[in-house]
Amino acid sequence: MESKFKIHNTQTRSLEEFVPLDPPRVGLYVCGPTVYGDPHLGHARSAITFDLLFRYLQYSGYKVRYVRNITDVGHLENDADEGEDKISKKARIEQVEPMEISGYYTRRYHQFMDRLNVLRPSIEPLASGHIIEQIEMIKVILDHGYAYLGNGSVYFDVQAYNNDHPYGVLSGRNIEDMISSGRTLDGQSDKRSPLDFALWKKASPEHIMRWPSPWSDGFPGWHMECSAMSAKYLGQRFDIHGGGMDLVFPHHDCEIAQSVAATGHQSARYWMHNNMITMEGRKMGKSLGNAISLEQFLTGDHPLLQQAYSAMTIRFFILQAHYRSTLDFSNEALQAAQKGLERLMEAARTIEKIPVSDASTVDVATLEADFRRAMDDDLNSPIAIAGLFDWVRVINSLRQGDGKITAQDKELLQNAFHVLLTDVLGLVDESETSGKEIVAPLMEMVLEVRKKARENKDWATSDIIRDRLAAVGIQIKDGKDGTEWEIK
RNA sequence: GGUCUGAUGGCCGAGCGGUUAGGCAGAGGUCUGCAAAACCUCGUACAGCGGUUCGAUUCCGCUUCAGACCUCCA
Repeated sequence: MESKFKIHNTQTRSLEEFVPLDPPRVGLYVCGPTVYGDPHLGHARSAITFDLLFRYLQYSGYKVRYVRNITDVGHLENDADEGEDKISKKARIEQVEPMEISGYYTRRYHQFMDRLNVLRPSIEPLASGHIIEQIEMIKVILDHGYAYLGNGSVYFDVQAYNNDHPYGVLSGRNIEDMISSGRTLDGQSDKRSPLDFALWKKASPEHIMRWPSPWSDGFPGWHMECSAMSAKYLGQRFDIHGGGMDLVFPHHDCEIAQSVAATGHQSARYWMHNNMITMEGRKMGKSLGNAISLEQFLTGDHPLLQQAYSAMTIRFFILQAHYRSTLDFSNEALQAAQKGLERLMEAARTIEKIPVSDASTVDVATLEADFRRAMDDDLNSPIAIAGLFDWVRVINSLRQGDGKITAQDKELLQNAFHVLLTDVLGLVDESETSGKEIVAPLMEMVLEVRKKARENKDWATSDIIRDRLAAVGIQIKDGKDGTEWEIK
């Protein structure tokens, strides 16, 4: 648990050493999905980024409480006062209960995150299950004079807040700029200023999702849930708050304002944001209509996809880029990731076949040390993976008899490689579950026949066997000491 | 319009004031009955123009281009 771990803090825009408030405990809060649609690649990036953080912190010896919310209270479609929220809208279109929608898409989200080997968070609170906490927090903000009532709704008074505390500290905005560059406001009659945002919204008659409150039957504003639920489960101060970069403003700036307005201080000490996945240079997003869902990636059922991609390929593809860089989707890039991952996994399987010697010509200790150095530098997974590939070469060379390794070092290597690959990067060998055990006896038989043919220099027969097996996805490799095979 | 970020070889993608990123694709070689796999070798990329410097892809300025946020958004 050396605390030389550095992370990029969005608020200071610089690399900072990570020092937890109460080591070895770490409190981590990440904004989860709004469950009104199928998860797409963007959701995967965010989930995988913070899954990596979660795993790496645990690997580093921390006890992490990881909270990731499910937003099942519909947000308004836009900034206007009137309008339908997304979940209600979807419910109306599909003629079901709003809770049916959020329940369905929550399950879908879990299903795909499980496939991507994204660990479930420690706590996954629902916004709809914390209406009381949100109402209580709104009351405090009202008491402190940073909010006002308007026709049954409660709005955050940005101007009043800004007089005491700077607003927009995360995004680096100031309210003068925001006012001067303000967009035209239409019909926002209840708000004093277009910068103000809703803490509680009075529900219009057709609005289905509603709860009673001291002010009206309505629903909480879209920034409230994170402030209320993070405080409930992680306390008024906690370590890391994460989310997608597109949430920096207004969502996280509003969240900061709410927390400061209620408690007098900020809640999170480090803010981390993952960058977007782009598609032909443009952000991939539902609203832009260029999002490919995870299901489509897994089935290949999308006009832009040349083939299906495995969940691990997607995970590896995302891990091969730094989380703060945009990552451009293309079939070529995914296919490259697929090949690279196969090579990595193959090497992991090869380790046990390495012959041992009485001395080592390789320094196994550098494997983990180099990996940590990369990860300590703001979770630089691409460098960490590059280091693993260096060892792929070493492993394959050792396997061929170039260089030596002791039995002890071999075991260290095997353990370390497995821990880093599987536990930290979360990359699991998909081929292990592809029914190898079932075909193994058959393969033994087939290869014996082929061996006979080869001994008789009956190349035609041996090649037919090889080609037929290749056709059904089993690759044969003739080596010095026999023939190996694997399912592709 | 405001705020901010980026531009790296065929593709994806790291990085840094002078030294090999890595993966995929490609070329040559070793091995092999032939393959496949593996291993070895290779390509001299850092948008353009200035500036700082002994030296810049890396620092500064300008230009061009692209993107994100300012509306729900991972």
